Amino acid sequence: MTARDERRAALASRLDALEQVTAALAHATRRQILMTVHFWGGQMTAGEIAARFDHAWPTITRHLGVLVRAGLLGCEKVGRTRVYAVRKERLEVLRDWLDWFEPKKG
Amino acid sequence: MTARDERRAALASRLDALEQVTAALAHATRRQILMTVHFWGGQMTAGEIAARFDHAWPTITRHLGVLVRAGLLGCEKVGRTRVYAVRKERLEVLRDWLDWFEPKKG
DNA sequence: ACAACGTTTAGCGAATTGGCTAAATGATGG
DNA sequence: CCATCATTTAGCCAATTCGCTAAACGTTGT
Repeated sequence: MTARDERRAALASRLDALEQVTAALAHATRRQILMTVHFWGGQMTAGEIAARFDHAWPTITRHLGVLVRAGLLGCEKVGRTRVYAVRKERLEVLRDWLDWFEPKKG
Repeated sequence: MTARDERRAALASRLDALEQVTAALAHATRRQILMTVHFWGGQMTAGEIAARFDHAWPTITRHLGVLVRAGLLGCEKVGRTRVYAVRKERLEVLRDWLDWFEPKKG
């Protein structure tokens, strides 16, 4: 309710975001999915993604779910396909954390 | 042996570094250990670190081991204590990965 | 030599993860 | 409608993770 509570809530959700993002990036396949979609042009259907990996499709679906829950991918239903899109901004939460270790310059 | 093989080996070891670093950072306690040591002045003994967390000491020892193996902490034996020091440079491997998603400027 | 200290190692158990196959869902085309 | 296509959901299993306690290890002070 108070401004103080709002700041507290914002911090908590940022911490949670960091938690999800780091967990999502902790698996090589998921990092590769992100790179694949990014370099393909930012968005791909589930099938296009799955076709590029040596895993059963449901395995990829699960990884996609982790990435979506982490906010690193968006997902839109288009007819009978689903289009996943990289949400680069979400990586900021990790960059910000890393910046604690860089003496802020400028 | 050839220059080509060397490049291949360098790439493999960078990939491995990324793997270890992302895995290490995927746990809140380990991220917090890194921050704690960093803001304390870059180095602390195992006991000083353990004292600041609500976990049994062996649990912290294990987290320290993960961080050391990831190259994010160095460890030096000093008498009967062990001094852990943050190796910030190691975070570069992750920053470099993140940079793939930033349109290279300049 | 011995006790105490700082720390790690060993080993257990519960929870989570990441792979799989088989079955379900929901949209499209004939 | 019925079959097919794109995809997810359910559920299983093996491996890993992360917490713990108890025991071991190497160093220091007496």
